[in-house]
Amino acid sequence: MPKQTFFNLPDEKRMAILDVAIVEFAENDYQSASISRMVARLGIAKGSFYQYFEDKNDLYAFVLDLAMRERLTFVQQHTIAAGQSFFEYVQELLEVGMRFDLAHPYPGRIVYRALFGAEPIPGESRTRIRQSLLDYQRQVLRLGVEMGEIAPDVNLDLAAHMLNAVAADFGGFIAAHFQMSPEGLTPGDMTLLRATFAQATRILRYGLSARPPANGA
Amino acid sequence: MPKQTFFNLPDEKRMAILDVAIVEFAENDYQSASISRMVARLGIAKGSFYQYFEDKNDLYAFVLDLAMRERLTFVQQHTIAAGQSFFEYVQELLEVGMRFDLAHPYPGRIVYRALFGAEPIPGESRTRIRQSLLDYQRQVLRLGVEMGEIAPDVNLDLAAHMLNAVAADFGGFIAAHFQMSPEGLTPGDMTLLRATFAQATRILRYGLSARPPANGA
DNA sequence: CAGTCATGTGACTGACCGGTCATAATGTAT
DNA sequence: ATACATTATGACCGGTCAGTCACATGACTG
Repeated sequence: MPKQTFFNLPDEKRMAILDVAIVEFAENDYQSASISRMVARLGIAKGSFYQYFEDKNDLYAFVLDLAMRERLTFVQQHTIAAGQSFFEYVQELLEVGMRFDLAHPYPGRIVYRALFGAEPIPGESRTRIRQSLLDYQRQVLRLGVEMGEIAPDVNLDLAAHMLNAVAADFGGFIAAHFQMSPEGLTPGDMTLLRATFAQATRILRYGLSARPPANGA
Repeated sequence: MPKQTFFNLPDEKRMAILDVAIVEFAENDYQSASISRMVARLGIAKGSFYQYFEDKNDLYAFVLDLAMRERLTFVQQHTIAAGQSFFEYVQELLEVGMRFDLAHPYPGRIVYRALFGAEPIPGESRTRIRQSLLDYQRQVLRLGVEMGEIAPDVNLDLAAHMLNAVAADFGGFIAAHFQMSPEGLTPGDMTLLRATFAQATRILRYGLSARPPANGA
């Protein structure tokens, strides 16, 4: 946790620090993110940084949790609409996730990095956000089962993983690899992306097979 | 490309250098991988390194290509067996990929890192191996279409991405995140993993849906 | 032997890192 | 004005880094 001093800061300065930190941890992995660079960009003294935070990890854990909460809250606002089928809902969730990553590329990248990065991250941050994401996905999938749209014999943990992988491909992946700014997207791009989501959801729903599924397990 | 000097080295020494480099680039991303650490581990002078390689990236690109080639060759050896259905074959490819990553965790991790890492990698290395992987996956999926087991209206590029995501979850992901050594796997573990592959393949094939797919597009 | 060329060496450079600390500035309550 | 607590500062520490270079070693020539 950041020190009290940090929370005593005027809002503007506190925000400025977080903004810079978010960019720094989005563009560099934990190891390579540089406190020296951040304080230089902020125009504050190195020592001031250590008035606000215990150490590098203190800031990182705070920023990562913030980014994860932002993203999850944004997505969770979208609940299923009346008359909507479960898989239409899933498609919408994928879209919403991607919209977040396009509109807020930095938080998106931080989360993506923490989820899929191979570098060690000190502390429990990675475990924590992984857990919260899987919890949410399992909850969504349970809804699909309750609605009778997901076969009851599907392993939900596995399905959550696969959903995760697909979502990462379309959300975090785009934010992390394309240097796409949300403004740079033409309406045509959006239509194209939406069509792709529809196809992906269809595959998730019915699979790649040319034939109907066998009944039962 | 490494300098001629490197290729003039006695086989044993050349191998030793590659072995150390593979571990270094598997355990650290490009930025954090350290030449100083490698030469220390090898017991050679820093200067010698620069007799063999232009710079850090020269070695990295070489090692990454090597790892990718190894993995792809290993997987490609497995062609479809007579009487085998396409999706059985896909399941087997997933398994084979995972077996490679378990038996050779370091090359597996390097490839995974290059494919999914968010850090910049100098040069074209990343683009190159991504391309070669997608090419292979598209080729496999085309086989599925030819065999009439994949619906002809499925977008193969998208399917390749999804296959990729799933494979990464089970291959690179395991190698990258578990500190699992191949010896540490009990026969029970292998059975469990195989069952998971079967479930994942079933989802890829028939989807999550409780109902048969609609006909046509 | 001397001459030449490929190979090996490690001290060194300049840069950057995370983190510390003595000191200075600022605010605040009396 | 004085005393006290909080906050701000940047030089500094030990460490690591990629990359260089003047020089040493060795191997093969004549």
